[in-house]
Amino acid sequence: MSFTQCTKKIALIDCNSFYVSCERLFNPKIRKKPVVVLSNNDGCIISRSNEAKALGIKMGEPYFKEKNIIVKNDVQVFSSNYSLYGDISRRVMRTLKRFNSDIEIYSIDEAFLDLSNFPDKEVENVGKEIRNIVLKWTGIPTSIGIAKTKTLSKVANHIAKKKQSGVVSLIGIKDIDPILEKVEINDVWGVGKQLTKFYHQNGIYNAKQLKNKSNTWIKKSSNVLSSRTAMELRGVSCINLETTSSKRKSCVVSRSFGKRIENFQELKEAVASYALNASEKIRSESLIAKSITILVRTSPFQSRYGFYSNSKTIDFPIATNNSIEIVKAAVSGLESIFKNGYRYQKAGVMLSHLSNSNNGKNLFSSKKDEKINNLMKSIDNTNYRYGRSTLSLASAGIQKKWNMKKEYSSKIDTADFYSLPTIKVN
DNA sequence: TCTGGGGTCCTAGGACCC
DNA sequence: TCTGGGGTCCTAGGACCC
Repeated sequence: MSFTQCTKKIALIDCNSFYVSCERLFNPKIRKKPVVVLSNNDGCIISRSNEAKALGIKMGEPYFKEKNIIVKNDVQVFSSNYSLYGDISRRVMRTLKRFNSDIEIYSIDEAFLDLSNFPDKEVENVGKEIRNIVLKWTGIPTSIGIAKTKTLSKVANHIAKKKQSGVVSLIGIKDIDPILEKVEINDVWGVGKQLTKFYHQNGIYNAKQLKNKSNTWIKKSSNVLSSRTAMELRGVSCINLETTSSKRKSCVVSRSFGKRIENFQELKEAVASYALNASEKIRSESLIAKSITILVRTSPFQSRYGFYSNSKTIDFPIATNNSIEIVKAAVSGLESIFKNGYRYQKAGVMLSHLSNSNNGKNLFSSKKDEKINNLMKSIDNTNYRYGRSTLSLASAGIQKKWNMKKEYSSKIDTADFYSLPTIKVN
């Protein structure tokens, strides 16, 4: 054990109201206006501009509940457009990588960046430079928090969001207790609803109080994750930067339907089509799945129709990423859990126990497997070139009456030349 | 009428073994 | 009356994140 622990400096870069900012990029008219972006099916509000927040519109709230405020204040509404957000996200991340390749892309709008190589006195200015460059090159405004651990950089980021400069560094501050005291316990990274309740019962209301609680008590009455959080608040790094993107362990495709489904045939089409998407996804990452879970449920908010939720897991004899096999399993799983007389609201497919495909060869591979692999590859290539589901399986349906509702889409796709907005030059 | 989607990790408890 | 005592491995479900 060494005592010469070298101090880390970790920056958390978070894009401000990311989805809203993406929509604003191509629509200058909404720059100063209140804007919200809706989840799939135009269900909930998942991104809000500051102006929308100021109106009291809540995060995660169903759209229909906020409709009055929205109409009254001329709030601009958008259906979510993930191909646009994904594309802008990649541009932001690429820009960040210029400062250091030791980066962990944490989510579509967040990344941890290792700034340990910069002297203490400089990190705040480096943060400001990162912020400026990202804004200049991508048009996306960010908030940046810098500290010794990931959890503390989250705290710093939380404070940075409310500051004009958008950058806060806790590096070099001897006593951060007065700062932590102002951070409510439920705003600490890793503390959710349940833990907040538990901490409140034990007299812990802010980050400072958790930091000063004994580790043994935390571990005993909660778990290792909680004690890790407390350690990180003390400036001891326990959660490493995951700079190499490890392969995922599961892959979910699930959706709510644009309208309720009651008959088996339509549900089957939906499930088959999700299974198809999921197999395409894992093939693109050279993964194979050992098992598949099929999930269906009715709406939990409409009890008068009766609630039903069920799932079925099926193991493949040999791990696979073959669409035909996966769709077949998905349909047979659905048959075993489908019950007549319910209004289904959502279905999904999860592929799990994923592992490397080794180019589709294993101990038992045969000529026939090779043929199937080639077939899958050419399906993927065709769909990549000519658009999703150019080639599909008949069971996935053609009409797709159950497809999502998307009333307010900006229809901008920066990855598709023909849907790019046009600029008039006089 | 209308309430998202996609991940990870940990733990308790059951099955099984000697 | 009293019904062992460890281990390991796996899974379902919970809690958390964005």
